[in-house]
Amino acid sequence: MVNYEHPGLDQAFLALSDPTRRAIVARLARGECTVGELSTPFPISAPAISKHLRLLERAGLIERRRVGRTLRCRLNPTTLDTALDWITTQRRFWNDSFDRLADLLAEAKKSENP
Amino acid sequence: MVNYEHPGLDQAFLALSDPTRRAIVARLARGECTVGELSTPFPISAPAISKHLRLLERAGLIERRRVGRTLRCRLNPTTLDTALDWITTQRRFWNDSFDRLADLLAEAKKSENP
DNA sequence: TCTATTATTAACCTTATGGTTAATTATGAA
DNA sequence: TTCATAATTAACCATAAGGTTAATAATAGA
Repeated sequence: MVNYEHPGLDQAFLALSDPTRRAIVARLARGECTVGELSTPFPISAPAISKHLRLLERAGLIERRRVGRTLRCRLNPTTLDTALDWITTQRRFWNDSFDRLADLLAEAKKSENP
Repeated sequence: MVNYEHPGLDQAFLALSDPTRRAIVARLARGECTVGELSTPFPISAPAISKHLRLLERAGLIERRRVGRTLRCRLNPTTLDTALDWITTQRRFWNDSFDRLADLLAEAKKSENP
């Protein structure tokens, strides 16, 4: 039984599973901004946003720093890349798999002699 | 306030946030197999695995079909691609963002006149 | 110092996740 | 028909997510 744990991925994917948090990530991918600016588009309370930001920060997807009396947020692309890499790897295995190759060959043969 | 909902992505990312489910996806990316074969490596009960499979199926990441008295599972790469696309898009925005460009230019200038 | 602004923490509620054991369904084989 | 195998559903429990309102902290500015 191999070790298949990866808490970083757990948190990253969990963070991306909520529409509000994905919208926040999308906003920050277009440039950093304050918590207040992030909150504006959403119909939920400020504490709700604050919780989302805490979860995103815990997941390593964003960083917050105080500037005067505002908190400025920025995306940390590293964690996004970690998630990207995992999916890409699995996707590649799927394409390379012998099973799939066999299926494709069968398909090719069928379209040759229909 | 734009529509930022995407239930498909919610379910896909949620499904990928659990280590057992990621291990199942990774296994199926290497070729289809039965529920029993999937269960073997894990230290949890059969019903627990069954629940994970239900969640993965609901998310559109896998498909199950009966063959004799076994259930064979296979990966559905489409949903994986949907998740991949979302992350890739955000990643691209981040790279292209004006803020980042300004930062990079500042960096370049600094290394020119240190 | 007093006040307004920005954002968080505290306390609470509801729902879903992830696990368990026991019971049930579906199929194959004797 | 009866028995064994493969896997699920049922019933239950603990924990965490996602939301609320009320209270608190930190800073800027009059």
